[in-house]
Amino acid sequence: MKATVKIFKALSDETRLHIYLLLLQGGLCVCELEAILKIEQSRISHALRILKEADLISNYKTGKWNIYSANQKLKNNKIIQSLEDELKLFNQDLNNFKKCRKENIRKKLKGN
Amino acid sequence: MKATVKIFKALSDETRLHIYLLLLQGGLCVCELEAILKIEQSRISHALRILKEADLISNYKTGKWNIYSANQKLKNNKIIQSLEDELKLFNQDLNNFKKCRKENIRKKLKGN
DNA sequence: TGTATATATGATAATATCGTCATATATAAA
DNA sequence: TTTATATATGACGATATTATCATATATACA
Repeated sequence: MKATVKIFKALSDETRLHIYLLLLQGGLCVCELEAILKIEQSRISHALRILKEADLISNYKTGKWNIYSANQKLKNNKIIQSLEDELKLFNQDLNNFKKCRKENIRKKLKGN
Repeated sequence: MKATVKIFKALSDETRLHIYLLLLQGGLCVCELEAILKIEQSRISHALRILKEADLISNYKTGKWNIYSANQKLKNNKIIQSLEDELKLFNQDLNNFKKCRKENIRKKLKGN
């Protein structure tokens, strides 16, 4: 039960749920999340830290970027699977996500 | 997404998740929850209020008891459904629950 | 080397949450 | 009517959370 509470707590904040739903789609760096969500960088960093402490996400560094994505080992977790419904409601974000992917912010800015 | 955050927030506390998992099994009054969980009455009442505000549970009065149970309309909610796995881990509580049902605290104390 | 970019982190204040205690209310029993 | 039981609620302190601001660090580029 503690593990379940941990997941619920991590996702019980709109910013964090938002970010996590995006990271379920694929890897994103902090500046991409900034571009998609239009919220302050340090706020995103703090949210990512909490998601990471809850073992919901992982990251790796490349160039000056830190790429975060949802942990694959949770693919079998029923709670996480139940979020798939949520994603359907998420068109605005997904559009931003695709636009972000198409524009390729990271490559444009070079450095990797 | 706000609805999802609301559910996660309501269930992101061990006491409340505990209570909610019990109420998924069937209706219970506050004193039965007290007997099962062995925690203070006002704490249970406060937890119930939050679960109710999140539309996770409902209640009706009978005699001097207030019977709470999980809202049926959420049976189709994937997040709620995902909790079924959680229930399997819950044997201790379920034993207390059954014992509580067998002893029939409410009838023993009369008043309904 | 100096500068810009990407990100993390610590400090802080505002606010929210949690558990407990005391008390209020409602119902039923004596 | 007095008493006991079941429950809700308000106040309070302790603690946690959240957003923001300032700053530190790391990387790459000029």
